[in-house]
Amino acid sequence: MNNYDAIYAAVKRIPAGRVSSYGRVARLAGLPGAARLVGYALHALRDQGDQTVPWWRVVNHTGFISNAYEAELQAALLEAEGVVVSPAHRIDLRHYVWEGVLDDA
DNA sequence: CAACTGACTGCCG
DNA sequence: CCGGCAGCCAGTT
Repeated sequence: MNNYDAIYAAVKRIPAGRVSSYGRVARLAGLPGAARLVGYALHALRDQGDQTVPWWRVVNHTGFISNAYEAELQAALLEAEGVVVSPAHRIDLRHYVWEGVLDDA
């Protein structure tokens, strides 16, 4: 089990219609402070063509889509799940952020 | 092996 | 929230 797997596992826990931040995912994955690594891991998914990880539910801590490659696609996928994305690719975290397992119940 | 870079974040103002 | 600065991990040069 390397760090990437832990990150992917954490991302898979994010419920549809919700979002989480890189830092939060890193923490859930047991890698506090490795926010950049999360972005790096998700970037790798692109090349690997892995469709099992909901990477589009991950945005930065301000609710902005920092995806440098498929920002438009990410915004579209989120809206498809019911998440409101502003024209500037921004999301209201107060309403959509997934705090963790406690947030499910 | 050192330096650079990137889908980031917290602290200060 | 915006801008600047340092810390963070892994892969490249």
